[in-house]
Amino acid sequence: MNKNFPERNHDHGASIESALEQAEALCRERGARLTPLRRRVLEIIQESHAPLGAYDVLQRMNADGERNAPPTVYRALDFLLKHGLIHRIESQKAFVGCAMAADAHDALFLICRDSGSVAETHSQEIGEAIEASATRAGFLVEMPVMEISGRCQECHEDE
Amino acid sequence: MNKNFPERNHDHGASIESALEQAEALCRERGARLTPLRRRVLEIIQESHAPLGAYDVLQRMNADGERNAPPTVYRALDFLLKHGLIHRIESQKAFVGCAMAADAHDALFLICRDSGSVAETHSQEIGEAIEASATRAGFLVEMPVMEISGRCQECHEDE
DNA sequence: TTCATATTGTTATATTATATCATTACAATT
DNA sequence: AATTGTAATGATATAATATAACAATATGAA
Repeated sequence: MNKNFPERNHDHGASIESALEQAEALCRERGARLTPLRRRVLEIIQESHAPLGAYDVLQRMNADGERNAPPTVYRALDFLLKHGLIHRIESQKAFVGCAMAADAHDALFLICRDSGSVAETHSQEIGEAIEASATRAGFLVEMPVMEISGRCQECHEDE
Repeated sequence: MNKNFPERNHDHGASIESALEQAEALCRERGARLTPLRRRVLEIIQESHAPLGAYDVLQRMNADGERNAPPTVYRALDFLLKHGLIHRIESQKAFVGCAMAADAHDALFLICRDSGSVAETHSQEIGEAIEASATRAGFLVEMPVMEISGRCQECHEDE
């Protein structure tokens, strides 16, 4: 079984717990405030296997009758993005939890067009190749966006 | 001078001409119809050095008093995308002309955060690195999106 | 011509995102 | 504790991006 795509029945609850704890630790270190609101947004995103749009998050926040408005969600998302706790999948206008918030890193997202799952991978090789290519063009890399859409193992192995 | 970022005063008009001719040839080959409307949209996008949003294109189409509506533009954009005549820059919700529509290819976009210019580059190395990384994850690559934001040579060389 | 299909026109609306200003919470200092 | 500056949230409105649905027209093949 490959490690990049989570198993269907792993203990998701526990991994969310620990991800949230890590997030809190990280914010504490940085003097950033992971308020209940922001924590809740992070939790909602972590809970989902597939990327969530801002309005999906909003719906979940308001499922119990609360009346949060779009700016509230977008602000929380901005905070989480800024601190690397979530990523934005540009090609889907959606957000996913970050697999390794602690380290600065460039991520390659493998987005399955069938199941919608998103795996975050990291490859020094790709980073270097991009750096090399950009340098040849006289370009200073600041923020790579790498999103590969295709099909994950589960979705293509039985064909 | 590097070839990836076009010079300020190259003969843009002529290169648009030839790009349009190429596009027509390509569509003819494929039995696709580059109608006046679609051709116009392509032309508008080619004319611009920076990526254009759909509504930017619309504005230019209607500058003379025409009354085209959003669906008209989006349809033309879809057609041009499908035939590889333009690319969509996901991280900017915007469109740029394709530098080499004739061949299927994966492009790496170098997007300058200062000038807004976008250079399209190609690197087998990157393609291979991505393929390798995806394969390790059991993933079948279909559509890579690679958009690097940073600073182009012109914008950082005098610092 | 006649038919089937592709393209364009038109209206309405969905979806995503932000501007703006008011209010409240926080936390550092006196 | 009162003061004050800043950060965070609340609330309303609206901007910007994108698509649904259906009507009308054009095009090419039989």
